[in-house]
Amino acid sequence: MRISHEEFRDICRKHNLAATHQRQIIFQAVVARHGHYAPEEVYESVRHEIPSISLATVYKNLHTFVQSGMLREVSPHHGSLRVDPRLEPHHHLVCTVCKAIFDIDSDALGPIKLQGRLPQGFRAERMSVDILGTCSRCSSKTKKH
Amino acid sequence: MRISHEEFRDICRKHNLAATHQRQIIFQAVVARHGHYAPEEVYESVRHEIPSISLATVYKNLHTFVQSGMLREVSPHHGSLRVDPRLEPHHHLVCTVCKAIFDIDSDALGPIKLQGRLPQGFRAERMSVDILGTCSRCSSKTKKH
DNA sequence: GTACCTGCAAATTTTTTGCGCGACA
DNA sequence: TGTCGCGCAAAAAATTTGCAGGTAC
Repeated sequence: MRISHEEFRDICRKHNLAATHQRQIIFQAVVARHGHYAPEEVYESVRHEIPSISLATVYKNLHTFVQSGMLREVSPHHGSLRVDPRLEPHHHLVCTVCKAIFDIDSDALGPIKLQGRLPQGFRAERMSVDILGTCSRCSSKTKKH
Repeated sequence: MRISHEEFRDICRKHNLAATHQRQIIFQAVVARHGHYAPEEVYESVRHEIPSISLATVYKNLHTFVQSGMLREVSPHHGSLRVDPRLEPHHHLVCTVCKAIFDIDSDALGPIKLQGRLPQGFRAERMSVDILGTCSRCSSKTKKH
């Protein structure tokens, strides 16, 4: 998927961002190849087009894109290991603001059934459901008006 | 939940681990208080009982526990940010060995319905499902015998 | 012209590693 | 007693920050 500069400028305008060259190339690098890239990989890819780009710029822009909703992060819990003593199946409510995690029982969600087949040879072991949102503490701090 | 030394020794024996004092206190710290703690938090908590303990020991043992199946990690993707360009609802197949991520469409899983109520004031925004397992590449490398 | 963005370098944070001593089985 | 685990210190990996100069609008 190729994005023209005009398209990109429109996207940026929608999100109140300046449409810089670096930004476009970084965004392009993530969107073009379907994948779930780490900053370092995006950096390597972008360097082919802008050798002088800085890793810090990649980080800053990836965060900017996520904040604006142009990209998502795969997991709200990168950043630090979190350890869970509950071994029975259960799920998590995750506050995307303060990263707090609350348990919910497995049967609070109806049974989840797989329709169709998984990719060749993937051995599924368990399933983990995160309900992402804002907890009450953070909700009350970030009042919408 | 308090664990006697005898109980802990049994658990360790089951997992082929030496039942050291440090190990017991670390395990206790995670299991006793229900929560989803980061290594640094566990360290702080354990220091109250063993002031001379080292953060490296906490890290090593948390990993040991996870490998043995005595604990779980909340997210297989801590360690590095991963960015996702797909904004439509979809889910992920995650290889716990090589951390690869594959997309599956939202409708590959039957509709997920919430039965019952979420905790007071939690504003749910979206749901993210990970199917954890082993991808075909990693499966074939780790042959079971 | 102004506010925002970039690159650089340094600082922080998180996690891992190597090693010599000591404890568990 | 041999192996495995611990504490320490240093290294590596991941991310953030401050700042001076440059760019978009």
